[in-house]
Amino acid sequence: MKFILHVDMNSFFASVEELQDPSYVNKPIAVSGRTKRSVVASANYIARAKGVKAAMPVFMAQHLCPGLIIAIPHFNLYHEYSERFVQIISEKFTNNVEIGSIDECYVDITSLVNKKNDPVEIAVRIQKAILKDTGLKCSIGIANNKFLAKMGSDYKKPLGITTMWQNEIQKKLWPQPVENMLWIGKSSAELLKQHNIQTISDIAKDENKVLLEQLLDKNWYVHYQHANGSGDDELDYSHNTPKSIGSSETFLHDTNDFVEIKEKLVELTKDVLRRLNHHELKARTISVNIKTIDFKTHNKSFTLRDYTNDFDKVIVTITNLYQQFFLNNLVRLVGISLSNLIDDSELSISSELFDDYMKQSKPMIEKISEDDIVNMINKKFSKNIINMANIKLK
DNA sequence: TCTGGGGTCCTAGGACCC
DNA sequence: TCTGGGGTCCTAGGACCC
Repeated sequence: MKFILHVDMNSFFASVEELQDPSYVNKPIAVSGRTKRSVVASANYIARAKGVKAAMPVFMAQHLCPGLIIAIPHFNLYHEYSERFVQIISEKFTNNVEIGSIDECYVDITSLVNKKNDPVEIAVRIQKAILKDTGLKCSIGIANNKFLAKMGSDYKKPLGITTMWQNEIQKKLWPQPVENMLWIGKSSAELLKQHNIQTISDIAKDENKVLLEQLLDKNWYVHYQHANGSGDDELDYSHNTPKSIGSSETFLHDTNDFVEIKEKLVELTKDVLRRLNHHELKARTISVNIKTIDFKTHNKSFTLRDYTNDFDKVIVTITNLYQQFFLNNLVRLVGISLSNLIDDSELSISSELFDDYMKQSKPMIEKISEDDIVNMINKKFSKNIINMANIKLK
């Protein structure tokens, strides 16, 4: 049996802005852009009391909450505070921390729990340490698995500490509406409610299993187990490299002017390649996505023969992809994304291995076609290269 | 006054290989 | 002639998270 905490920073961006500018304290704050198309990224509790929520258009937030102060986001600062709160936990308590996102993490405190230290006391000490060192409030959920811990941290905010033990789920988890459940979003919640599955207790019921299987994807059983209080308790400590890197921007005015769109694509490509190089990665799949004024999104992607971080190659592909859209509508947003990423160093090691192998195996080379070589390089690993050469030798 | 931007994962069809 | 089943990769779209 493990003891897992979920630590969730309360209205993180807005709280950091309050620390920077004391004149914001006790006033309603929303962090967002200032264009007419901006939406709220984070709001403090004074603004939330008036109905302001994340992802709400700014004009709507200002309508609900007269006098709302719009704070322009400082993402570098949020990243610094994010590192600090994780550092406090790993230095003063335990290194068993899985970073969930910029404002949340899981902590496995199993090894810290004993007769003198119960899980709730440990959570209280973590909450106090973060508040003292950073000035930021957090809520903590305590449970035996990640799902219940996360549902616990959501239960009481701000500065909440909530246990979600197995014998408490009937009281604390089951009465909640289905949309409160992790991984059940808007569309699944609507579907479930149409079939009279209203609360988490309905997801937990045996007699609804057949219905759940029909309504949800293949993960229906995971949701059923979550609702009954079981779930994954293994934290992921891997230092994760990104699987894709993208950038997008909504135009202030809808457009179909190719010159304007091309300028934006160049800007986005430069930004994405800068971040790709920062991670020392190269990419093979290039995607362009657009949102038209009817709010439909469309994607075009192309996978190159070789991994690249070269601006000219990427922008040529992106321009070609964009021109394959046959649009009747004006464009609201354009974005680009690079995926199929590989570590630059891994790539150079496999090409060196490949070259070495080819030098030693000159007689084989004539038996291998150019396409085979391209395939080998794309497979990344020397093992495949050797297998391929051996097959050809037969 | 309509509705951001950063991601991950899943599905489903078609191409292609054995 | 008409025909299998398993597997991987690519592309497009959508659900979900913060």
